[in-house]
Amino acid sequence: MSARSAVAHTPAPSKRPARALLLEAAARLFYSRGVAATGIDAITAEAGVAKKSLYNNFASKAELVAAYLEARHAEWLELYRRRLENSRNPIERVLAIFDAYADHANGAYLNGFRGCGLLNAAAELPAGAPGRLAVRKHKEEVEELLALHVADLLPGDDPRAAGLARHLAFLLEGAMARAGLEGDDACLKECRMIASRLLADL
Amino acid sequence: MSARSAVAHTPAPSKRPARALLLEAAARLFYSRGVAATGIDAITAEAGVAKKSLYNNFASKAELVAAYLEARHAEWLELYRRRLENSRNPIERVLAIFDAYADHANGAYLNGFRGCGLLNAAAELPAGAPGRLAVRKHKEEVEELLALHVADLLPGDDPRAAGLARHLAFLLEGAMARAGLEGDDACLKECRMIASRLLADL
DNA sequence: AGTTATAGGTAGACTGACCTACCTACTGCC
DNA sequence: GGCAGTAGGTAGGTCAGTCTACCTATAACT
Repeated sequence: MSARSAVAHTPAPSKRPARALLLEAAARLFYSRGVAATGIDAITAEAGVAKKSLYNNFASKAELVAAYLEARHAEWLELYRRRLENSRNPIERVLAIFDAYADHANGAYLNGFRGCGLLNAAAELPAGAPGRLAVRKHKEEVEELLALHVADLLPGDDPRAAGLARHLAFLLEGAMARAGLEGDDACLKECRMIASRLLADL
Repeated sequence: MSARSAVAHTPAPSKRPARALLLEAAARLFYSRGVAATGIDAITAEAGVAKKSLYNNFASKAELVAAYLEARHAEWLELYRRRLENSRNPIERVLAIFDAYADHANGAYLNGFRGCGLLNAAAELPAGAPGRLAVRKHKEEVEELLALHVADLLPGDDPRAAGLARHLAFLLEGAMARAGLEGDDACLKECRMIASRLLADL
């Protein structure tokens, strides 16, 4: 034994808090491999963090999954917010939502784009699970944002605006599903064109 | 001990072949709980079949999953075929595809409707997996069926027909995703109305 | 008709790997 | 001192997959 401690406790390879490292590692693995297929050990290894740190920050894997879902929701809202900043009229503000989806598709992922992380996670959860509820609320919020901007295009015709918002919401979600299967943003680009034509024809 | 054998080997509670029992049990459990969350033991128990019978009929769980995907594809085609039989013009034949989706939503499931079984399964598979490829092909086939009937509505305008088919495909898939989150066919009914309006406005 | 071979079924033990969750023991920083 | 981190181990369970041993129905042959 030398003068240094016998055990090499890598003390601080990163100064960042364990919680953030864990959330980022979980995001990478949950998205690319799926939630159920990703074990605790894989997450702590990917985060470069001790198992204990996971349970210091989250009561259980389920709680980590809930935090993951919340983070994906917040992440999308941020993509949307940035697109909204550069939008100058109602049509552009509607299309900002489509652009935010395309931005998601063009993010960096371990094994490529694989569709909406929230829908993918929901697909693994049993009916009635809290996580499924959260994803449902997220999708409803997206539709509400669509409805908000569509209402500016159709003042005084609320029913038609709501119908168009729903039409756009279905269109967008379907394109996202197909884009996930194909692994790129082609479907989303096409869907944006379809949407912009719909809006131009008003 | 009586005259009967000491060991009660339930000899034939069902005369049906084990393979069919297994495929049906796997369908129920994979759909309602997810593929990764459903273990071999749960499937054999649900099927009322010995574990050995599973490995007599399928080389591995992965092969059972592949058979499950194929069966869901065939099942949907059958729903569509029946709807097609009662369709008398191109518009009805397009809408037959939407009706087949609604029929899927109104099927009987262990814990309620939870969206498209193929998309849900794909969400659990890593990018590039054979199963994801199969689901992608299924969705492309659905779009081709849409394109087939749309072409009759727009003779001599192939590009517009292809665009409309894609529009309808996205619309339908998005409604299915939302319907799965909500647990009923309301979105699909609404989506059928949107589609029929699009077709009527041609 | 009676015997035998085979195919496909049953129950359940078992292996080795991996799962979640909790634990000890130690360290560096405020 | 106390908090939050480290490394690593362990308990108890479940996973996919293999295996033994036994049972039964059908078909084939003599």
